[in-house]
Amino acid sequence: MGRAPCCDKANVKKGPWSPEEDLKLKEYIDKHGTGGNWISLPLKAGLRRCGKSCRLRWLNYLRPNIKHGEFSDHEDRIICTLYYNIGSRWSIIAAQLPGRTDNDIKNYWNTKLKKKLVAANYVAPLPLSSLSSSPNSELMHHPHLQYLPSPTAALCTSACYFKDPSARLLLPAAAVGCFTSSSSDNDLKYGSGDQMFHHHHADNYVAGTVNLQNYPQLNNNKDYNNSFAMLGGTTDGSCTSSDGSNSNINTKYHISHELYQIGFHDHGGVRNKLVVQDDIYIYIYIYIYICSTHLRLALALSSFVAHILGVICHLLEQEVCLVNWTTDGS
DNA sequence: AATAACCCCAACCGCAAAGCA
DNA sequence: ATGCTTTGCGGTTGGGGTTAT
Repeated sequence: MGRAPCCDKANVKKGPWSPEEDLKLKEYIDKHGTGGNWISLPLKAGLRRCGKSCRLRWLNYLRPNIKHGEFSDHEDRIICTLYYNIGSRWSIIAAQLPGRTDNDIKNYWNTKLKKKLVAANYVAPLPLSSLSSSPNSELMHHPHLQYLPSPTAALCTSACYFKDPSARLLLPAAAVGCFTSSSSDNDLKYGSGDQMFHHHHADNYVAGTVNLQNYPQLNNNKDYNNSFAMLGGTTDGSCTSSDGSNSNINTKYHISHELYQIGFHDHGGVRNKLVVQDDIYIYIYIYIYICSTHLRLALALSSFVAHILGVICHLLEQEVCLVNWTTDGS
């Protein structure tokens, strides 16, 4: 014997709701509430509908403060971040977007957002399981990646800034930062970590360099220590200075024209330090050599690192941000 | 102009969890 | 503790609208 049906299928109307039915349902709920029982509601409200149908109509369409229409970039970013961290748990995702329903977000993801990411050449983050197996096993065989036999022009990266606004969707908001050109030696100038800090607070990309006098918040090291996860990259495990240079390698990195064109402004160091609390650090070591022409690998790595950070955020139940780590003076 | 193909989204369905007697 | 009912969720469908051929 199967389970009892929730309503008399033969006597309920199916299909699109008419304006009259909407009005009946709305008026009833406005007056009496749902009464905690959707099954009996249609009868009381004078509707020939299944209780589940009424509930769905109310939650997805009729209830107050439902937001219809275009999703904003900000909403896109939230959806992407959560989707790649928790998967298709639409109700949880919807809870982060006031006025949006799970159904709405699900439809939006399946019909538009996914395609938008594909069009932006997005390489989805690798599954976390790839970390627990032998190093590089899945990474090495990722269909979108191509490895060089040995790095000749070795560059490293940990995150990147995209000039194209739509490409910013590729990374969780916390991981979107900016990389500057190398600073000269004499001026009071700051590199990508500093820029990231400013970016986080101003929500604007600031090209070029930053004069400390203009940004007093940069003086407050406590903010750095308490609020940011830090990421950078070098080829030998040492750290970079704030402008992306590294004395161990004894040369400044140069940005290829190709990379620069897509908004890849600089490269950072690899010894990564995630500050969880005042006295707790998590170090993430990533040693991957990237030829400057392998853009897809660079993009994949960025997504990959962002994904790891997303998981860390989730586990710690604490928001962290991603900045380029520096060694000089800190 | 007609038709096919595609897109979008409201609504449905079945399952699992939660609630309750 | 058990079993039934109700709710909530996520995958899927169907049909109306739009675009391409």
